[in-house]
Amino acid sequence: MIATKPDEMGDWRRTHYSLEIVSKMEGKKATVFGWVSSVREQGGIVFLIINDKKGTVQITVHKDKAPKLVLEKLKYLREHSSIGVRGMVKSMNKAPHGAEIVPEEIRVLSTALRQPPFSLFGGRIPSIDKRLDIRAIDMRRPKAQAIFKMRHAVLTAIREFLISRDYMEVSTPKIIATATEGGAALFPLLYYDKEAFLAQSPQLYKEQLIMPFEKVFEIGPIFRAEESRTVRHLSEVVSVDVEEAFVSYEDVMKLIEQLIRHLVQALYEKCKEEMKLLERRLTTPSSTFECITYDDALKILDKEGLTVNWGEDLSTQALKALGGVMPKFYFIKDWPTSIKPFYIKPRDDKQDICEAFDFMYGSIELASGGSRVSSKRLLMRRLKEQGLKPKLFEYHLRTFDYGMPPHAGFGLGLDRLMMVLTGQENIREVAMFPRDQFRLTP
RNA sequence: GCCUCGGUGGUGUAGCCCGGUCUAGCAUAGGACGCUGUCACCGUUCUGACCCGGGUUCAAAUCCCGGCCGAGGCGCCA
Repeated sequence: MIATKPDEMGDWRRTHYSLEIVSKMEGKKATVFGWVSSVREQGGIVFLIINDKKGTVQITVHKDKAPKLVLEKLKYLREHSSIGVRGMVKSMNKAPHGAEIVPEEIRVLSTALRQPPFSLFGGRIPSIDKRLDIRAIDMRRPKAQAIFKMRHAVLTAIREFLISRDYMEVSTPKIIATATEGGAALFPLLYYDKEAFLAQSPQLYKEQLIMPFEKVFEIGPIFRAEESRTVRHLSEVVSVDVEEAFVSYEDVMKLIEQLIRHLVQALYEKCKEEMKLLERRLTTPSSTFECITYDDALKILDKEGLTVNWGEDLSTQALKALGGVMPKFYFIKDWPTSIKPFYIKPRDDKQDICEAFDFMYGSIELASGGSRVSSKRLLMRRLKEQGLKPKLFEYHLRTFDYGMPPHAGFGLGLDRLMMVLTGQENIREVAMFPRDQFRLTP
């Protein structure tokens, strides 16, 4: 294909989106813009499919009737060229949506110079790695479109849900000073002349924010420098964090149940087509999710022939076994205090168990949360027990001198949730520009 | 980080174990031609590939070594 000088858009502006070209418009003029997704020549008749944000529309050119200039332009068209078409709408039951455009003029705004490493329709798609190299084009595939439309719908629905229940959306710093919050590895960076880190969680900030605002949430990125080479880890993910005063972990678990139900319902309302395309059938979860304790989990695993010593975290293998028994949404609560972070509240009656929960879907951990420690003295003790230095948390601990109420919250991994809701096995499919140990571009 | 597996046209793959039959097969994409209702159109035809470097051998896509790149599992993941 020889590159030609593109046409100017000039004073053309879109009058209709593809899906607005319907048989009722018969005889009316329309200008559409979009990308060529297929050119089919059938003797003296040429069918173009143009797709735009909303869908596709067929352009039909009869070689014997079309203006010469239109026929000229056809030569330069191929998949992915971006074009504008102005013409008459014709009702036609043989056309994909019952109508088509018979062009009077075509403006080829940009021709596709190279073959993309995949086809928009059908065929086997290349590995995620190859597609990521040209991700913006890859996301034009109908399935990728469906995934990200669903992601958008979920984000919208999360905000709707939380805002309608009086939670305030907040933003906390992503550049932080201390790397001493605990185990997960942080990305260091140069902050003027000092060392700083990218935040791995808004945890401490959101806890502080319940003092002025009581019920807060944040949807934002978190960064983890773990060398995790799996299909469910990224170095940068979006976390949905919620924190609330005067509640316990049981209340927060109920909130998650309602939130998830709301999200599934929202998807059925707004994303029917997308879910159909992805062949994702979600049953609306019942109003109460199954809830087992850590001890129950150990018993179930024992029955499955897997021994986990009390106090040990659940390995990947253990989670997979558990996921086999419990394939849907469920909670695991009442974890050993020693394997949960310092800010999780130990039970009053049994100090070695804490009011923590993990929210699961099969073997995948979607969220974790719990009741928080609100006593400064206890928090300092817990810090020390976990080998952390209270001094480095001075700015945080200070808040606890001024009437820190009981509070609870959770952090939900949006990307993992989207894996579940869209039925993807690789987390990279649900992130537009995923970051992992080996990928920093695009 | 550890372990395992892989790298063949633009893309997806066959061939590799058991070296010669490979002038590398198929599908799709791309070019040309034909076709007036296609819709992943169809038909004919053409173009296009063995990751890089070294070694073994009469002979390497195939076996060996090193490199680069990738995939999966495990570990890590307050």
